[in-house]
Amino acid sequence: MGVKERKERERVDMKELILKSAHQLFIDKGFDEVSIRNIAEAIEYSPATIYLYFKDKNEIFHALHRNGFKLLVEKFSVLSSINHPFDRLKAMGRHYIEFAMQNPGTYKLLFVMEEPLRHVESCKQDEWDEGDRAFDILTATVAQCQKESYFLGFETESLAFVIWSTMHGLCTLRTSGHLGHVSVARNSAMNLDQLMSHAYESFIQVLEKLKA
Amino acid sequence: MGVKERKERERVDMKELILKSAHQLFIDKGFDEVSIRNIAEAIEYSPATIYLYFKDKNEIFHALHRNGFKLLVEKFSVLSSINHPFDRLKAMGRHYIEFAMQNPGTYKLLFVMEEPLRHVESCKQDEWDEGDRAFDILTATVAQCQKESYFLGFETESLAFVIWSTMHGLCTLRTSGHLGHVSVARNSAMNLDQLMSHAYESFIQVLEKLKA
DNA sequence: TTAGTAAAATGAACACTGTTTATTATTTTT
DNA sequence: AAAAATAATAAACAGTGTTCATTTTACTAA
Repeated sequence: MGVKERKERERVDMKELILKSAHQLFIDKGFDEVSIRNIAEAIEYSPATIYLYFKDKNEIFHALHRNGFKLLVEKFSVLSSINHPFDRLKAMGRHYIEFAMQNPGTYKLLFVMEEPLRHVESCKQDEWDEGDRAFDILTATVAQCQKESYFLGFETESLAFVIWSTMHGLCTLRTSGHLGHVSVARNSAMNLDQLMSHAYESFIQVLEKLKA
Repeated sequence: MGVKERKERERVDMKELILKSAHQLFIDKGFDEVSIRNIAEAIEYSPATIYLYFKDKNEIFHALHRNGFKLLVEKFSVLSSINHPFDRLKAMGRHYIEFAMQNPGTYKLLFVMEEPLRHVESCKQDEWDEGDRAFDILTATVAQCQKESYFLGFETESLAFVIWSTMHGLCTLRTSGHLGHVSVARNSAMNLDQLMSHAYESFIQVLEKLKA
């Protein structure tokens, strides 16, 4: 009597189909522009069917939120092979920016939108270490840098937060289009991506000067 | 025959009434949660009346966008009395953060939302220096700092962009609530505002170390 | 194989959104 | 006071998220 097992499998498949469609639509049209009816049309089901698999639209958001964080943490955990903490820190920054540039929609979902956060609050401690983990990795790396005479005299957590803020600021100002509207971006010979690279290198240059 | 003048005055008053109500609602409920019907109800007119004074909802956004930028630039222009460029830079940072903390909705409108930007593009050069001006002030201040032996060897524009990014990152991570979800914020004895202050001071500490 | 039951999918509706238009009410001019 | 111009609105349209009664499909038991 493997019918129950098959049904369960079909249920999982359907959820994945919905998530996959939703993800693609989010990438194509942006988050606010995708509706339940759009998703339903994409998978050739009626809108009401979506609600048999997800409680509401937010639950779809949350699922993609989790997937996104998993992706980022994976991207980060690879870096553990880099031994020198400052090298690792630099690589983290590059990977973070790369992630945001390659997945602007997902980045927004993870670090800009406020709704997914509210959901995380409701299921505290349950399955939500993923979110902190990324920041903990950063904090730990900063602490290890301090053991190697970097950032001496700085509060570890504050500095980690500042570093995160800089990366987040660079990414959001770029992807939101605000960078493109300041004069330096219009007048300079550089394009926006070059500007991003230069800015990141300048930031690394700043951090390097903080070695004793 | 002052009737035309009075009508014009009434028109301006009505536009201001709408904007004032919209602004208040935006502050109370957040941008996505305020509808034309809400605004209409608040001023005790029918929804359709709004459209006699503003082309569409975006035009209301744009008006508030302009007002917001004017407010920020005003807040900045006061700083011209501070002679030493590095002191001025520090004051700019404080004022920027203060502005974002006191007007989180307006900050979002100016530096996070993407729609108002698209409008700015369409009326290029017309009345839109205000936007750049804030960044130009920052760039100029950084350049002046470099004349005083700060930030030597750094590309002025890149560094200005990095500084802006850090401030923007601090402000958005704080106001979006993402700061409140990382472990340091939960485990530390500090509250979020103290964390912000510490982070800003750490950043200033970083900049100070860049003096030759 | 067929009758009965459980599950899955849907069409239609509700309350909301931004926006438009034809109609009504008010004000100004003649 | 009548005519013209202006201002305000009610009603509608197409869209949104969401719910629910109904129908279609799939599975089980006789």
